[in-house]
This record gives sequence, C-alpha cells and structure tokens, in this order.
Amino acid sequence: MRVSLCLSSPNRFLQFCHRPNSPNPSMASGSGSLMWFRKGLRIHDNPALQQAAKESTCVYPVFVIDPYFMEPDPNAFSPGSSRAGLNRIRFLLESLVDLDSSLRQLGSRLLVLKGDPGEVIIRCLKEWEVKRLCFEYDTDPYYQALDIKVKNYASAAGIEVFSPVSHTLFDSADIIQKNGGRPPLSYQSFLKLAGQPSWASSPLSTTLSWLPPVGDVGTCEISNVPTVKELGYEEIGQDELTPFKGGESEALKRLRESIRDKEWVANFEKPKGDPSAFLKPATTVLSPYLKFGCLSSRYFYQCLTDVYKNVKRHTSPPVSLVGQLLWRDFFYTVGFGTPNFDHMKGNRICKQIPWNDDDELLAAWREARTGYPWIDAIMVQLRKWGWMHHLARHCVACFLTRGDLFVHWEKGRDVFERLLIDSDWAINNGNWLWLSCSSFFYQYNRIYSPITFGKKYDPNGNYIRHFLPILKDMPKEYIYEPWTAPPSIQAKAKCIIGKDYPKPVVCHDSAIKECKRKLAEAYALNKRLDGSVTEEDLKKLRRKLEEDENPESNTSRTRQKLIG
DNA sequence: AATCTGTTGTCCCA
DNA sequence: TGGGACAACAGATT
Repeated sequence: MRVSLCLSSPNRFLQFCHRPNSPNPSMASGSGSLMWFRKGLRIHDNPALQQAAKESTCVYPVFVIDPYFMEPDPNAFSPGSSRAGLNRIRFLLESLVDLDSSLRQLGSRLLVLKGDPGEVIIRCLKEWEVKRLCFEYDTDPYYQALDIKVKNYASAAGIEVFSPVSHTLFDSADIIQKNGGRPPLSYQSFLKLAGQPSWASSPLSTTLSWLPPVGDVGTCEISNVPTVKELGYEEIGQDELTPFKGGESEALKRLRESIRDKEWVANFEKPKGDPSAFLKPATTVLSPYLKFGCLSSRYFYQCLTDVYKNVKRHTSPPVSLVGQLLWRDFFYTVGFGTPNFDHMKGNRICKQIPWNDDDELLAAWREARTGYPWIDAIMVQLRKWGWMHHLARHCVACFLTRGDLFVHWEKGRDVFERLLIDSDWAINNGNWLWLSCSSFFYQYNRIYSPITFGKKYDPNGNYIRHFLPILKDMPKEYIYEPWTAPPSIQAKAKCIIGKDYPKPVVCHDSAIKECKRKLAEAYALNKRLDGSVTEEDLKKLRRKLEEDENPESNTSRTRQKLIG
C-alpha cells in the first residue's frame, strides 16, 4: 500500500500549526522525536508524522491505550467499556494493527503503552530525552484538556511541540476568529467564512518511503497491539460483528471503490439516498475512517475535486459529497467554539426544553423494542453494525426526542456515542441538537413517521426482515404496523404481537400532538426569557404541561391507547 | 419590519 | 412522481 499519493502542499500546516512557546533546544539532550498517535491513524498525508521524521535520528511512534475509553465495563448495556461499544474498540484495534504493519514496512513499528495518556507521554518524554513531540491538533474537549497538560510539560522541559491541524479541512479556531470570536451557526455562513481551502490549488506528490528507526525504549513497558481478549473482553459472535474493518489500507481501498463510479460521485445527493439499503449502502461509509483519521479528509477532498474536474456537471454543497466533508468541518467548528456544546444546560445555542426522564421509554428505544419495526430494525443495525444510513439515524433520533418519546437528546446521544463505530464528538452532538430541534433546525412540526417514511423506500420491508427476523414472514401490508395484522395473519407469520414482538410503546398519532404542544410551549418560554431559562422555569413548565394535559391524549393515555 | 432561507416531513391530489 | 397545502419555526438578510 505504499502508493504515491497525490497530496497538496505542506505550506498549509505551517500556516495553521500551533507553535510551542519558544523552545530552548539546549535543554533537550536527545535528537529523537515522539510521534503521538490518537486520531490520524495513517501514514498518508500526516503532517505530524512527517515532522517527526524530519532531521531526527530516531522516531518513537506511540499509541496509548487509554482506560478512559478502553477499560471493560461489565455493567454497560452492551459489551465494551463504559464509553465505547466493542465494535468500535475492535475497529480501533484493527486500525492500530494496520498502522503498525505500515510502520514496519517503513523500518519502524508502533509502540503501544497503557495508562493515563498524559502521564504515559510525559514519562516517555523524560525517559527517551526526545527533542520534539508531534501530535495532531484535536478540538475535542477531552484532548484539549489533555494536550494542555502535555504541552505545558514539554514547553517547560524545552521540548519542541508540533501539533498541526490535519484532522479537518479548516482550522476551527481560525474560522471562529474570522467571525468575531463566535462560531457561525448556519451552514451558509460557515461556507462564506471558510471560503476556498487555499491548499487545494497546489498539489504535491509525497511518498513516505522510510522512517528513522525506533530508539532505545528504556524501562517503558511496550506491547504489541492488543487483541480484544487481551484487553479483557469476551469475543462477540459473528452475528454481532460489524462488517466494516478498521485501518488505513481498508480506508484507501474503500475510497478507491467509492470514487470509481464518477457519475455516482458527481450526482451524489445525500437526502436522496435510500436509508433501507444495506446490501450496498447508499453512502460511502467512509465516516468511521475519517473519524479515526485512517483517511485524510483533505486527501478525500482532493480526490472528489479531481472527479468533479472531469465531469460535465456535479452536485454542490450542502448535498454533494464535498458538502458532507464541509458539514463535518461545520460541526467541528461549532463544537469547538460553543461551551457546553454536549449539554442542554449552560449551552447558549441550545433551546431549553422540559424533556422527559423516562428510563423505560429510553430502554425500549435502546433495546429495539418500541414496537415500531422501522425504528427497531434501525436500532438493531446500530447495535450490530455500528453504522446506519444518515436518514435512518434521523428517524430514530426524531422518534426518541421531539417526535414521539420526548426523551432527552443527551440520552440518545450517549447511546449513539457508544455504539456507532464512526461516533465523533462534534458531529454526534451537533446532529442530536439538530434532530431534537434544540439548535440549528427548529421546524418541530416536521416529524418523521415511523410507519410511512421507511415504507416509501422499501415497501416490501426487506430491511426490517433482515434486521428483525422475527417479522420475516409478516405480509408486507402489515410489516410496518404489525399490530394491525389480524390474529390469523399473526399466527401464520409466527409472530404474535404482544408476545413475539412488542406492541407499540406509544401511539404515534397522539404522541406527535403531545410533542408539538410541548415544544410550542417550550419555544415560547425560551423566547420570553431570551436565553436565560432556569431549571426552575423548566420545572414550572413541566407542571403547566401536565395540568393542561388533554385527558384524551395525555402521556399515560398515549401509552395505553394502543391499537389491538 | 419584512422577506428570504433552511441538506433530507407528511398528506393529498392529479 | 411531482406539486401544493399544511402550519410555522429561527436566524440571516434586506
């Protein structure tokens, strides 16, 4: 896979790199570099790695197994750690194996260490006496806090720090600054500020053919890339295993396959994709590779613009494939510039809404037993594959929050964050804010129907039959609403509703009325108090909403008034 | 103050 | 399969 990739000028990261406080070279005695991998698990288009290799007698390529993400949690609702499901952990390990193998081909290897990353890296810096520390700049709050600690230590020790922006197309901080210190809150204003990526016009062919050797590792405990078993996890069955394999090699292969069909690339329109397509997904499924940095977003960007150059016409942002990359940057920028972006409270761009705290409804949604086959099938795909089509994500997110169950978006966000192999802090939170009508998008009367939305793409219900095999023999007339099937039909399909498959947890028709009413009241409150809604205000609104409840459509009735 | 825009709704009708 | 009604929001732009 050591192919020559057509890459752009490195000038850009000189412009955007975050420089350390004037390092004092005399203080660092060594002449080696430490390359700290976190995301950016690739060889191609990796400015931090390139810099680590430059003028170094040795390079220490390090990955730290962080218990915060990787420690097994037997109490979690699915196999994995408290924060990551096993499919994503496996995807990461596969990416590390691939990275290690590529590094070995360059005469190096990956050094895997375990422990708190801050402490581990600082210990390595001390013991190995490196002159330079290189790692990709990261806007996620977890890394922001971690990186400050490490940078402070390195600067004080006279170690040069090189931390380029290479995960996204743009520098979020740069865009926020251009906008007067606040992130743009609409896609169009983001595009205006972002402008054309300046580096796109100056391509450069880079071939990384070798790396300086790994230096003496001293007493640091180095291991190979662990297996899931070595990390303390039980192997999961084939049935629960995601079909997507991690790693840079896989990412580049998938990229090549995706852009082979020029017409498909040129005519791509995200909203027109079929969420029920699972044998051949309607999108590229490159998101997990972008998340871990197995694929460089700007290499992807340049491959797409190359295709555009050779076709008569092509689609444009927001719906085009390039548009998707720009959405990614949009959410990174808003997430970076918004305090408490991942919470409702204290988040100035988030509407304060009196969501339910209903663990039963949340569990029904999470465990794929809402009684709506379209919703439940998507939730099964989430658990098994760690990936669903974008519109499928919309359907279940809308259903959990503003559409039907009125459960807090943060609860759904947590489930997605854990189970998606492509879960990305900024993008995941941004989309939950969007879908719950808490920010960016406010037309709460537009609700995805859990019955008709899927039906228009997949009238026969093949997607449901695949992910919910209990319904595989249900006639297509009833498969989206099996509770309406006559008892004889249910018996014949060997699926008795209420026994083999649950009855709906809510009645959709009355649930949407309730949700719209609550959102109208909540919006009015937010407008009246102009961004200063307190906990007390929300409590009062909750009481008011209960008092006003129409006995024909209150929550308990909504739950009980089920057909059949 | 009025108007336009917003990645991806549903239902009904022709 | 495509258009309009529905009911209607916030934020950006004028």
